[in-house]
Amino acid sequence: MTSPPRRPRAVSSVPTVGDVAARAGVSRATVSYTFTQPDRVSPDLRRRVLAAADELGYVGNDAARRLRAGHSLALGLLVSSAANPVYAEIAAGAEAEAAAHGRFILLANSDESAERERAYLSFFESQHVSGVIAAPVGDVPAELLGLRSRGTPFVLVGVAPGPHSYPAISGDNERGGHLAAAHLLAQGRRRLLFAGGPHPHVDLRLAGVRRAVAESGQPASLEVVRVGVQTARVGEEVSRTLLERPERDFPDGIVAGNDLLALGLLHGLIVAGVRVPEDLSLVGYDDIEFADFAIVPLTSVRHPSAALGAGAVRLLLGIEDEQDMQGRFEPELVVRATSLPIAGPQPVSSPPIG
Amino acid sequence: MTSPPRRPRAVSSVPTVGDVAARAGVSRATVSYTFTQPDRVSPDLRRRVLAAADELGYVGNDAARRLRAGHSLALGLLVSSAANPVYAEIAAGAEAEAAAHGRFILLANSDESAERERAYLSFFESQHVSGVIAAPVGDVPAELLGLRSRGTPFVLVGVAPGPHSYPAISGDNERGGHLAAAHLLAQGRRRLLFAGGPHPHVDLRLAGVRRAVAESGQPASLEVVRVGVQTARVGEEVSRTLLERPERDFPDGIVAGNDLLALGLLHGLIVAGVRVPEDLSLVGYDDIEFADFAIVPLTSVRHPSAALGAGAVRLLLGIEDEQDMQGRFEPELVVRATSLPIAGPQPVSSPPIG
DNA sequence: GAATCGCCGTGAATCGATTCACGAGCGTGT
DNA sequence: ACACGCTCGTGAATCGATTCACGGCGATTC
Repeated sequence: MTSPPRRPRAVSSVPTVGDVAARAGVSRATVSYTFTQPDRVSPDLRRRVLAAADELGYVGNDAARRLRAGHSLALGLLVSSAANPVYAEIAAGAEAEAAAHGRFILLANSDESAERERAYLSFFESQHVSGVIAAPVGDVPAELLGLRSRGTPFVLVGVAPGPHSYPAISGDNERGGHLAAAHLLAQGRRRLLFAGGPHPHVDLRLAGVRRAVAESGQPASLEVVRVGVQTARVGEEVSRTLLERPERDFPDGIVAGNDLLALGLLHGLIVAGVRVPEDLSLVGYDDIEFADFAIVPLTSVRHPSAALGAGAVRLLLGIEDEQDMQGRFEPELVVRATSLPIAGPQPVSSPPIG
Repeated sequence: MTSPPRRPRAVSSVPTVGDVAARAGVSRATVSYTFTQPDRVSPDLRRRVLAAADELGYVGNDAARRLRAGHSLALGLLVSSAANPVYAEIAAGAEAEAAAHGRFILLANSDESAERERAYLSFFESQHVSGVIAAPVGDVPAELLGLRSRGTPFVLVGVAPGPHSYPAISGDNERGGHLAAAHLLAQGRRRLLFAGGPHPHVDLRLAGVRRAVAESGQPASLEVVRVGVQTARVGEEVSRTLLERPERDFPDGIVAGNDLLALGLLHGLIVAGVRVPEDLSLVGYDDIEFADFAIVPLTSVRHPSAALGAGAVRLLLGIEDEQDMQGRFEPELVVRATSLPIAGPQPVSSPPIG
């Protein structure tokens, strides 16, 4: 029996440990131990407490837990762009893995704005999340470092574990870029163009492309077009500037920094009458779901994004360390129509109608 | 001067109201009022407190605030599928609006799993969010009602404010369905097919389609194909079953429950040699970004998804009520190539095979 | 049978921000 | 000059779960 609340609750009061304890006929401490250290209470009592909690619909109060225990069940996930399906996939992977460990993901979308990025990191801190996963735009924001210095660890996703020495988990972007360019060179393409970046991991893809060109032993050229953000809209703009060129300066193979950019490019080129893949081969990056449904299905390099998200969670929770995951996330080339070797006139596939 | 902490913090201790108060030479209460009721403290002191807070990097502790004040700055957003760009758009709109009011969005993705839906709602409750926005699968989960009965309001998004009498915000799906079907009928299509649902708002789209057919005064037929989830993969499957039909049972106009489904259908049909829009007109729903980049750019019905998300936040925060928003979110038909009127005297009833 | 140990449950202090109730200080009307 | 009212700052209680330190009690051992 609790003293009458000064301000009556909106509808019915939320059950607390006290209520559960009263119903189970034990002390509040016992109820708490039942949830946090089940082994500390006898099986008999444990059952009684759990039953009481269940009957009352006890949900706990993470605020109180955090205030006292200092950490919450939530992990923060900061992505730079919710519009990019890759981040959605990373988020999905992270969420599933977190759920498997009774944790939750706080998803924040900075939309490439440094200011919102700061605001969200500050929010994460005020929430005392037990860790932050960041798939950030460019550099590591200073706030992340501040957060870590105050005790909240973080993991970068999609950024190579380079000289920066921050904990990071990433597919091998350099290798993926190499795959893409080697594929084009093997088809006989010689005037390559890379569109994308600057962006830490996109630049790694570019590095891979460069290496493929250098290793090919062929007299191949490589041109680099930088863009601001890598969206479909920007891709279309790039295609327009390309179309203004004289024919001899036109590339015959393009590697795009990501699929959105590639789709925009593809659309712009096709509309202008460029034949893909006859006139030009195109390889995207990320292998988003829509790559398959493009005007011409898009060849792309795939990373196991969901696995990356899950890996980041495992890293934060200390289930695995960076060593354990070395080389587990290998990129894979998914060949579709935008880069099929030219096989004479393209036949319209015959209808499978019976 | 605080007593020495029993367990020293991980790295450096997080500043609290006490620290700020000491630095500013005021009491803890004054610091708190400075943030929660700025008018209550004199401008002079306010400046001093804010300066002290800034110097210390004070971030506050939402756990403590919540514990005492009973509510947090966060709003919960539960979506059923992060893979659907529509929900990403809703989330983006909600996030921006929330940020404008100093609030934050906790984004949870149930991936159409009722169990995870429950888990997340429970998590929201343990977080004492000040409200929940739900874009759920089918019925309103009982947990949502329980949540409300314990004082946390919710708003449904994308579900019509029908007889259920739950607060909801939604585009006019019935009208959107009507737009789509009327468009097809105006082109002379007479054998219509609707693929999608069952799903509350998809069924409203279907109702609109039905009304358009009824109102047309034409001898048009309408067939309905139900699917489980509305993904591109399922769309392809539907296309396969369609292709097994005899020619005379083949539809000449399709309205899809959403764009993912439409893209899958489109892909399956095109690969099989069906000419779109000559043999068959197709209209999707949602107007996702990729509609424009499809094999044949997809005609679609657009709702202002971001505005819906923003509206839901305004509703929860009590900035506007449902009345204020009546009829503000009108659907719009975006005509692209999958439904262009057939140029020239092409017989509408040509067989689906070239 | 007594001493000891370990199991298991409990009372009470605690985390940090909020907010109530109080009062110091000061200006003003008559 | 006195009382009154207003502004603005403060001490202290409070939210709910966690966890420390303690103790009751049954079992084991000599």
